[in-house]
Order: sequence, then C-alpha cells, then structure tokens
Amino acid sequence: MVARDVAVAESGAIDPADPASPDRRPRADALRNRDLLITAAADAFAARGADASLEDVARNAGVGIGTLYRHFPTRDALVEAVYRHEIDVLCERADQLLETMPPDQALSEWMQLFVRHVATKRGMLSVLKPLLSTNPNFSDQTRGRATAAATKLLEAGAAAGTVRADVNGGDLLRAVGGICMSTDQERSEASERLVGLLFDGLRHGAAGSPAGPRSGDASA
Amino acid sequence: MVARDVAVAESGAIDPADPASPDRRPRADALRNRDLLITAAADAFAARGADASLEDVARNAGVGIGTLYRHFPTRDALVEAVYRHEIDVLCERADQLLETMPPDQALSEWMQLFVRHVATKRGMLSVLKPLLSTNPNFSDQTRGRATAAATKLLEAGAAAGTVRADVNGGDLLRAVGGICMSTDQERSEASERLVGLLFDGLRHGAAGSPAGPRSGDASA
DNA sequence: GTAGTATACGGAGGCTCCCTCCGTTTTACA
DNA sequence: TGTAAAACGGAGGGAGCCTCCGTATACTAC
Repeated sequence: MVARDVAVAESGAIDPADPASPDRRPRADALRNRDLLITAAADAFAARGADASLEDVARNAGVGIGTLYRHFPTRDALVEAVYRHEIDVLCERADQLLETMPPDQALSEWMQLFVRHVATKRGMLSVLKPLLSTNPNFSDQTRGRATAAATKLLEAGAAAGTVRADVNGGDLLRAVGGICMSTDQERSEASERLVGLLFDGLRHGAAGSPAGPRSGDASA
Repeated sequence: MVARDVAVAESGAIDPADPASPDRRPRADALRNRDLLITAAADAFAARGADASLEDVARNAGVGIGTLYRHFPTRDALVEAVYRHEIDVLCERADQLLETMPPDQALSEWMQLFVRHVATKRGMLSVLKPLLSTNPNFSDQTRGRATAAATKLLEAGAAAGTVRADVNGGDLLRAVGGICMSTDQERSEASERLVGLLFDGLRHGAAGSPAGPRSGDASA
C-alpha cells in the first residue's frame, strides 16, 4: 500500500480567510511560507510535470518538508493551490490591462497572455487534467473567476463598440483554452496565431465595423 | 532527476522469436519466467493501476527483481507486453468461438467477451492511455491484429447470411472500444447492454433479415 | 517591555520504491 | 558428461513519501 493513497483530506490547505478560526489571525511566517511554497511548486510542476518531488519543492521554497505537509496535506491540495494562484494572477492582469489601454487591445493582450501562461506551465497540464476530471466542483469555482474576468473584458469592448457583443466569457474561455490544450507540445506560436485569429473574429462585426460576423480574411 | 526518466530503451523486451540470435534457442526458464511476469503484471496493473510496484510484480511472479528488469528494461516495455498478451488472448478466443458455434453467436460472444475483458482490466486504462498517445506505431501494430480477428468474425457471419456485410472490423472495434472507454467506471452492465444493442444492429439487415438497417427496436 | 502560550517550523527517521551490478545457478549443446 | 553461454536473484545505494515531536517564533495580555 502506497502511502499516497492514505491521506485524502479534502483540500486541507490553510485558508487565511478561514471563518472557522475565531480570534487569532494566522501568523505572518505561515502566510509567507505558504506563498513561497506555491511559487516553488508552480516552478516545479511546470518544469517536471505531475510527479515533481515535493521535497525539492520544499527545499526550493527554503522551507522544511514538514512545513509543506502542514500547509498542503495532499499533493492534490498543493496542485489546487497553485492552479488557483495562476488564475488569480490572470484575473488581476485583466484589470490592470483595462486600466492602461483601450478595451479591445486589453482583450487581445489578455488572450495572448493566457496562451503564454499556459505554454510556460506546460508541465502543469499533466497534473491538472486528472484533478479536473475527478474533482469537478473545484474546477467550477475557479473557472467561474476566470470567466468573470473574460466577461469583463468583453463587455468593456462591447461598450466601446470595438468588440462584438454576442460572445460571452464562458465561450471565449473555452475557445482559448481548447486551442491551448489541443495544439501540440512546445508549439505555442501556433496557439498564438490561432488565438489571434479568434480575436480578429471578435472584433469583426462590432458596432463600429461594417461587415457582419461571417466573412473571411482574419490573418494578422 | 528521477531514475525513471533515464532508461528509455524502446521496448527492449526479450523476443522468443528473435531472428537475430543465430543458433541456440531461448532457455526454457527464461520463457517460463517471462510468462509468469506478464501474468503477474496484468493482475497488478488491473488492481492498482498505472503505478503498481514492480517489486510486487516480481514477487508475485515468484521471480527476482533483477529478472523482471532483464526481461522488461522499462516499465513501458512491461505494459506493452501485457497489452499485447491481452490482445492475443482475445484473438485466440475469436478462433475458438468460430469453431464451436454459429458465426453470429460467435460474434456476439466475442463482443461481450471484449467488454468483460476491459472491465476486469480497468486499471490498465490509466496505464495504457498515455502509452498509446505517445507511441502510435506500437498501438497500430497490435490494433491491426485485433481488427483482423473482428473482421474474421464479421466475414464468417456475412458469409452465413446472419450478419450484415457492410461493416468492417475496424469500425466494429472502434465502436466497442469507444463504448468501453466512455462508460463510467465500474458499470460494465451498461457497456454490455450497449454492445448488445450494437450487435442487434449488426444482425439487422443481414441477407436473411427482411428489414433494412435503419429501424428502431433494438433492446435485448 | 516582558511573560506565556498557541502556532508554526524543521528535519530525522521509517518506510517503499526504483534500478544496477555481480556472484551463483541453470540450461542447451557438443 | 563437460562447459560456456544464458539467466537468475537479491543486496545495496539512491530517492521520494509522510509522520512525529522537540524546538523556535510570533502574537497577546499585562
């Protein structure tokens, strides 16, 4: 019996905003170490894939192995935390982009950012796929946040009249995600091109554009 | 660096019919042990899935770990051998069935056998999927043999006029395989029912049957 | 500022698994 | 029956997993 089968705590990561712990707030060092671990784990999963050594992760985070296991009792718990964090970063960037450039450009940037993000984290896919298929309600929750970000970008574009209004965030995410998943390993330029095409399609048929949604010529 | 990454010999299993070894025939104990290992591995993979302990496999085969690694230098080599063996068994059974019963019945039996075979080897799927996707020409070869068996059954049925003649072995295999793969875990009755349905479809529209291929009512 | 304590840290240790290496045994052939 | 090639087996070194518990640290109350 492999030990990995035993501990199946459901996502027992320490949650800084846990309403269950009544008074005391979590210690500063605990918070800091948690972040260090997530960063190190993201690197490790990206580089080595599904079965990166957790002892390496702890070492690279400058933290004892015991600390890792206290924060993330399960390998899955760690993977989940990393995934959540990645999505958080992407969502934040959406807001930043909207503040610094016109909405259509922000949308385009964000889509490309998404592709590059997935490309650098290739190894994560092998970790994520099994987890997503076993644990649907975990993915739903997080996917929801990403969808919200995509929706925000789309709506801003639609309001400015530079992006068509008949596409929702969920569809966009599925499309971009699908392209990233299906494109063969290591060929992220292909994904970037395809996503660029997708974006052109989004611009097409916007209020400002004369042509309807269906017509050819979408190369950059 | 995990050791598993290092040895990537391509399917270095000892082949009893290797034309390269000029004179001496392989030793009897080697042949025997090879079979024992494959049997034990099949059980282990079925029960424990992708990462069953190879030391357990050797132990259950009543053989030293060194012997296992000599026969199958790679985990993948062992998986491949098990897979091949499973297919061999299925192909042999096709011949036996054809000799002992009318062709349409033989076909039906074989299809159900296929389902039950996959059901008991559930754990194998997780081992097989990655291997099949990385190593296409390995799967082609073996799939070819299974296709041949299916074709043989279909043609015998068509010749007897009890099975329609416009379906080929490849299609049949894809259909049955697809049903086995897609049906949710542990519910092999569902697969059996669906495959039964498929078989009724095959009988329908045979030379002896009045009705054309498209018409309802196919429940067992 | 200090004392007290809940909280968190770290890594040794026990376990399992992986794979290699080499002395020993068995088998096929002459 | 002798002999060399072929095969066996398992010890051993390395690595990863996870737990446990003595030690250190950051909060809180005074």
